[in-house]
Amino acid sequence: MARWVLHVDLDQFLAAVEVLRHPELRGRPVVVGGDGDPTKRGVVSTASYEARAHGVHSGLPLRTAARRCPDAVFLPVDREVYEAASARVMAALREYGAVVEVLGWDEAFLAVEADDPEAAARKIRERVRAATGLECTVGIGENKVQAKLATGFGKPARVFRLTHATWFEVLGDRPTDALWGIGAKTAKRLRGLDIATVAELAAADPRALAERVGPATGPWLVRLARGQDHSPVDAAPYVPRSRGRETTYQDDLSDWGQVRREVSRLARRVAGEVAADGRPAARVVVKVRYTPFTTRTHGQALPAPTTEAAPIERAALGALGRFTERRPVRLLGVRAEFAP
DNA sequence: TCTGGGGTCCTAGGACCC
DNA sequence: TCTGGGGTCCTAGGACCC
Repeated sequence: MARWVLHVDLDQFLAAVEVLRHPELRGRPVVVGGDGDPTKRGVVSTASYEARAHGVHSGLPLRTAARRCPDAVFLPVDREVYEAASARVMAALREYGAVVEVLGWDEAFLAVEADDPEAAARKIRERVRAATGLECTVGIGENKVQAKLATGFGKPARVFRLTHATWFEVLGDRPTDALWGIGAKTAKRLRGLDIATVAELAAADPRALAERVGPATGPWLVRLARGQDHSPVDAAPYVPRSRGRETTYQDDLSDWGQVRREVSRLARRVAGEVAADGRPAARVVVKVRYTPFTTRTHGQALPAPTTEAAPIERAALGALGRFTERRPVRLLGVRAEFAP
């Protein structure tokens, strides 16, 4: 039996969970994002396929979504409900008996032994549907990168296989940002180096690229474009390296006294979560996004790693003290980094 | 039509030390 | 008065992903 990696990705996850508990929404454009009020600051977390047909997609401002699709049903993000649905999905996947690596609410890698990976993938789709009522797409690959990319070609609700044998036939002529980990900025930078497609990136010299984009990133980009990936499917539970809270204000803050009070409030909230985690924080970072959209961060190490609120709040205010600009603020954030 | 909130990882430059 | 070379740590920012 051969070893395969399967990538399982729920279809329109947040919108699908909402349709499950509000069956009358089935077939309608559904947009989940922010607090559900499309006149406020916020973006789309997930749009149903009916809403996507009107040009609504993840990351789109809610106000734009409302204009493109006035008939859509707008719903607030309900984390607890999605976490519970996600837990049911992951439990169903683990029952299959494979090693399961959870990637987020709606994604996981599975390491499976199979002669017929398509049959395995179909069985997994059936199990997820039976256990949760949710549809998913399954990508099949010889490694995680291949499986993850394959899923995109199987959307929605199908199975797609991508291997070394078919990699360049499927992806070779596509732009580099078709790859997992390359976004618009890196794709543009690569175009400046005369590298526009996956095949061109795969043919690049890793050492030459290292000098241009960094010692780790350069060789990694070339391996990625060749579909090479030796990282194992890892079932170890996720251990966060940091924990933070941030807020975008509906109205910009102009009063620095209010900024200080808000940073204190966020810091105490983060400290409460750090205490609940029971792991000491070593450093606190404050983020300020000024209008229109300029973002700055400053950090301060704690005198000693701690789970206590008072020193975490003091460090946050200390970091805030290093901001000298006093322009209006649209977002504040506080993040605690755990001791390594 | 302005652009969320939760994160991770890498890079570059300066500090510091031997 | 001028001035090595290497290593490590810290910090801010960038890029990306879900």
